[in-house]
Amino acid sequence: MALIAEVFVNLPARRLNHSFTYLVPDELGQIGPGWRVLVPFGGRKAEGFVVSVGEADAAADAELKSIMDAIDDGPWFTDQMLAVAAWISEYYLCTPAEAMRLFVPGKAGIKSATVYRATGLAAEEFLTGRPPLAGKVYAAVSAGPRTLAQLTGEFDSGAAAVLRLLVRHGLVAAKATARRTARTQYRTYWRLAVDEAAATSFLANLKGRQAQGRLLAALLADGRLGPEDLKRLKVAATTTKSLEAAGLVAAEREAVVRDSYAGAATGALIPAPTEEQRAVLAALLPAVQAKRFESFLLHGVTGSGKTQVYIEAAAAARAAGRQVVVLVPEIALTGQIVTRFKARFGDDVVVAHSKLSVGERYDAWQRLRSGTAGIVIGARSAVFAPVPDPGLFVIDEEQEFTYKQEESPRYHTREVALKRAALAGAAVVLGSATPAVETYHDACAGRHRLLAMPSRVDGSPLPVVQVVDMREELKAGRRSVISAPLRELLTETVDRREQAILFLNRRGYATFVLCRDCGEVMRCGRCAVSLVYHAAGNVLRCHYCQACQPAPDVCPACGSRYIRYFGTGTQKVEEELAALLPAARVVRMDQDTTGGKMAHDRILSAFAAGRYDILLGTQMVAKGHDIKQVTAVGVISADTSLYLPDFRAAERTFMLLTQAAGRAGRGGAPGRVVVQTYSPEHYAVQAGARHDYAAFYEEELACRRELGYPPFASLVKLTVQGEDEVKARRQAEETAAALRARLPDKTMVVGPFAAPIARISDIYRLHILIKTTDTAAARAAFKALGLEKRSDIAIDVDPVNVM
DNA sequence: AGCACGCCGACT
DNA sequence: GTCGGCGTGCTC
Repeated sequence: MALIAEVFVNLPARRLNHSFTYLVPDELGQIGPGWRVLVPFGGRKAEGFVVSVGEADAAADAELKSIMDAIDDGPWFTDQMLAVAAWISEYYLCTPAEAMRLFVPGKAGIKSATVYRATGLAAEEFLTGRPPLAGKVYAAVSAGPRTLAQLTGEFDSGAAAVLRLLVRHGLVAAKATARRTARTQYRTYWRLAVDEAAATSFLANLKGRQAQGRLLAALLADGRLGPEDLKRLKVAATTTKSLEAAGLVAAEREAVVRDSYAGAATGALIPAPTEEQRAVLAALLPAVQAKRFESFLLHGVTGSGKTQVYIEAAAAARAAGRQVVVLVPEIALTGQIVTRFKARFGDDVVVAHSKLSVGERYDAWQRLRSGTAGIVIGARSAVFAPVPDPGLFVIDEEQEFTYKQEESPRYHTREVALKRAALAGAAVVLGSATPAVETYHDACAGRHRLLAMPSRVDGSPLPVVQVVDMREELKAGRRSVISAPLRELLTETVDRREQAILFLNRRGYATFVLCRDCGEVMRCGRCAVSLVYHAAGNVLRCHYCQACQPAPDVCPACGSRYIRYFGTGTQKVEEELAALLPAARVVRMDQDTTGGKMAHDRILSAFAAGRYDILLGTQMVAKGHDIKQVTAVGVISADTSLYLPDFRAAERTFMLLTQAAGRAGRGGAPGRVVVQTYSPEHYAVQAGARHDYAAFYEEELACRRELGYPPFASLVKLTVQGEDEVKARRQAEETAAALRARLPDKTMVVGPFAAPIARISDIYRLHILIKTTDTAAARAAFKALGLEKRSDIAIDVDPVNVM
């Protein structure tokens, strides 16, 4: 009886949500669930994921094709990983292959391509009278095998049509190829294969073969030589080959680990845990040691020493022989966690981040797979690290929205980690100074055990926050974006040779540009947003499609010269600071100044080294790093995030204020914070100023209950997209109507309504929002309507924003 | 995703 | 009449 395998093909087509059946050839009898394989698929080769293997039943299996090869030398997926992928596919409504490829570095283990070569058939007759492009393409293909991409690059897109013609007439043959994208890299070392005496006597009788002589002499001296040594000695491959053939030297292959973090400092002193930390660990460690699933919400103020708790918990998991996954919102901004884990655990730690090359990531994954490394630290994708035996998942700053993947599959890292941990019997630590409202609610409901660390390790008090009512500023005749109290704070700080951080959630110079004669606002031609003026380069830029155009001198609509710039971006604040505090050295950090690879680090370390007095920037300056001399923080406008059309706007604002305030005064000196706002009475601002999470939570929870938002209902956001505005709207309306007809009473279908940014890059976007307490029914309705297979509809389960 | 099949406009 | 446009459907 033949063996057959159920295989999901790793292609990004939404309709491919079922498995395909393949024969397992005898020579691949070892294949089982979790293996990655190469399969023939529609005339080409594709990567496939085996989910099950069994005996073929009596049905006609003559039609089945055979698996061609295995990609790895063992299963890539453990049963738990397969189960998590199945859950993701089910919960977030993506194809199983889409969910499974999350676990694969570089999305796919193979790269397939179709290459074209000339068949050798007489071509002259065919080519006469054809367009010259046909002759050129044929000549190129005759010269050597080419891919379609190469040909269209060499000529133009017309090459595709020509190529099809040539293939149809049998002049050119197409052949499917596949190669592995990443594999273990080896280095070859050479050593003597005979004893020293034999080598010495051979060397004495060499006669002229100088390269061989150099190699043997070096081997007698060093014992073992690597590729660089051979290069230095000018020994070519032919030399080693002939000596190997003569039985004098032997090669050793060693797997290379590509790791740009290798050799980071180790051996730092670990302070003894504080009383609070000990209490938390007393709750945490037994779960880790007992290898049981339990989740903890570690609610600790900024500076309470959460990282040390993570480290101790990780040590316990390692002592229990299990592996650890540490998740951080953004690796570039959380260097300190990496440094401290490296200091404690050395090379047992691998760091995964998006800047790793595919090869580096593959090697990191291999080290985890084989158990040579036990701890992985990374951003959200590291939750898919192929650790065979995870014992602990840490999610630092669990409230961060970056944990939600914003493209399909739209998973939430926290939920994936909880799922993996539940299957593995592992502990989960969710760490935060300002937990997400849902998480805190879950903890209160007993889903997570709540652990609190309310005081700072160094005993320093939380900073004093002054809320400045910008309406009063205006009444007093002050129109600057920097209020009198903030100006005073900055002046004092700089005079005392201390440092300040200024936060503004808007880059660029002016947020919109308006003609005062006709009221025309400069807008992006492809997106429904206004253009932002950037003083650098004197250009207008679209922050959605990145399009850029020179700033006009006269209004393009009416020709008027009265063009005014409104709104405030980081560039404008930078300019105002220069006028207000000419002595202060200001450095700006936003997307525009951090383009380069290590630009973040460069700016931050220059600031930390005291080469600047004021760090001015967007979101990214509010996070993670702690710089000792910073005693003052200014929030230019708390309102930008407060009045976004989103039910999480208040939460976003509160988080921001708390984080920003957390930057001030961590080195012992008391910190001072100024928050500017037009809504000083808003509870998010008030609670943020008092560092009062409980007050914010109670108020916010009441609002959510009132409006039926999470955690009191689940949300699903559908985005209907299309180039044709009318068609897209009709599709959206039909979909909403179909859902209303089908969904139970516990469900509310809102919309369709135009997305807050109704058009991006010429694609119209409409939203439909589903609020439900019966997610299973909602999911069933989506499936019955086939929404998950539609390419014009994006489904976002548990969206982090509804914009 | 690719690639084939299939049914309508502009050229020899 | 052919070539070629890209809409629809399929890939074990």
